[in-house]
Amino acid sequence: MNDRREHIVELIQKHDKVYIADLTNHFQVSTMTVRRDLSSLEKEGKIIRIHGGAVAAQPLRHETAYQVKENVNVVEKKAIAQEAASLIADHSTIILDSGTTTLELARCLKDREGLSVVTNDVLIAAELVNSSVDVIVTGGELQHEVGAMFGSHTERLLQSIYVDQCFLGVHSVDTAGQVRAPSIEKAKIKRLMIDSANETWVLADYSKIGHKAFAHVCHLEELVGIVTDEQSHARHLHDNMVVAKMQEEGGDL
Amino acid sequence: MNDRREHIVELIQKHDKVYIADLTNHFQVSTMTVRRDLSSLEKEGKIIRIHGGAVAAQPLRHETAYQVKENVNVVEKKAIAQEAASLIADHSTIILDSGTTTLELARCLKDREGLSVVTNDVLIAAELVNSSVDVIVTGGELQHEVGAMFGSHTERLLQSIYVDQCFLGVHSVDTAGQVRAPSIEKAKIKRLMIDSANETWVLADYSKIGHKAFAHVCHLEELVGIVTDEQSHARHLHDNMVVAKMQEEGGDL
DNA sequence: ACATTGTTGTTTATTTATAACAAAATTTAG
DNA sequence: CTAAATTTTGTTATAAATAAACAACAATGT
Repeated sequence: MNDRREHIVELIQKHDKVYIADLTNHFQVSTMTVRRDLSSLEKEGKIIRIHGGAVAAQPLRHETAYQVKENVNVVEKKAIAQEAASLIADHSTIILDSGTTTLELARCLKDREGLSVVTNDVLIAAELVNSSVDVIVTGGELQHEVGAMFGSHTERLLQSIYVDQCFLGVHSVDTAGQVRAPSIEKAKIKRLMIDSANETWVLADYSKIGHKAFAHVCHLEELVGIVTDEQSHARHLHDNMVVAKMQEEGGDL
Repeated sequence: MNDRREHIVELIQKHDKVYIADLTNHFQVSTMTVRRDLSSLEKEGKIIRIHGGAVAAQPLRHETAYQVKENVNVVEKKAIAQEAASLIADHSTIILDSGTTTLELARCLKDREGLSVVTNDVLIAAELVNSSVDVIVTGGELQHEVGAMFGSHTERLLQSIYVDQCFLGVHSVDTAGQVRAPSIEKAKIKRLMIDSANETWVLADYSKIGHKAFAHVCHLEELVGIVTDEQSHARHLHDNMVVAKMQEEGGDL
């Protein structure tokens, strides 16, 4: 029993939050036993109980990058995803880059007929398992928390294919129209995706515009366009960008 | 509005069941609007409302293979998974074959230190995104509903690696100890996994024992052992099988 | 005999559903 | 082409349904 309670504390410190249902599965005990463990541990001040589970008493570790990202600008991401979905024809083949905005796009495509999707994101692949879409997974090493795959294996598959369209999730588009990624490795993958597609679109909500991430991927002029939300117009968008806006009254920039 | 309602009916017929939360996201409307749509469609007899969503009025399509599989013998699968987890050392490298039992095993391994997992199942990979485990995804074409990857790409990766242990999910182990799979393609993948591992274990609950699926994979004697539940003893297990039982009082068969 | 766990029934918290009204959007009539 | 009328939608408050928490007791194992 003490082993289990120590283990519970460890689990909470690792994940910041645990659910009772998960703990009953993990230890194969009843909910009542878990509740008693949590009550006891809360009395000791080691954890704090919440409805359905418990959280760490001292949240030492900050939230993971991905957990933050997934819940930021959700409305904008959904709107961008819907706009991007309208650019995709049935019976075509596309690349979906790893990312939260492209994940939203995948959700919009679940019921499409005859669509083939190549992706380097296991969360996108998992989302499309129960769909009418054909999926090809690049494979490779899995990046923790994000779900992206990278490495030589990923690169080799990308080099062996050619698709109609590519949709990139990016970390920054700076004021000069440079598309940038947080690592050389990621930039390389994105570059390969661009080279394997007839046309490439960038998906980026306003929070990505104007920042300058580490590694250069390409210039917007090399691509067909960017799908973004109207708030981006308040920022410093270079003139000769091709921009597909979501709001119909706006038109190109 | 009528477009949306027709679309809702289509979605329900495709997925057998939809949730209001999903519909509000999909159409970007309020819950109230969705509720009114569902009420109206129920009055027309096209759907049947349930708490939190709606189901098809005439459930023409049977449940998908995977949805059935995932909810069958859950207790046995969890127990088998826990037993299998105890066979795995920290800081080792293993292959996890696609399957519901191996998915349970993956859940048991989330907090292991220094473990590396190679898998051909996107659901396993997605499960391990937020874990301490290093994951290598084989890549390849994705099989609908199951989440397994196959094809030349998968095979090439498996041929390029070597691991400590391999855990196979199988469709049948017949009375002669033949391990079998539902397709030649799948059998080929499993065979490659066996060849890429120092030792291979089969995970199979009692419902798999005694049946005879389509394609031959290997004989149990070629492997290190099988992890199963005690109900299997009631069935026709061949004598010279190596069996790791879950119940300690049992021992080898 | 004691500590631990699971089961049952009961209370509390949360989520989902409904109803009534106000704000847009659309249609129709003048 | 405007203005009333109708339809559709979103918001708020309230009610119903579900899930979670708790308490008391029985069962299990040490």
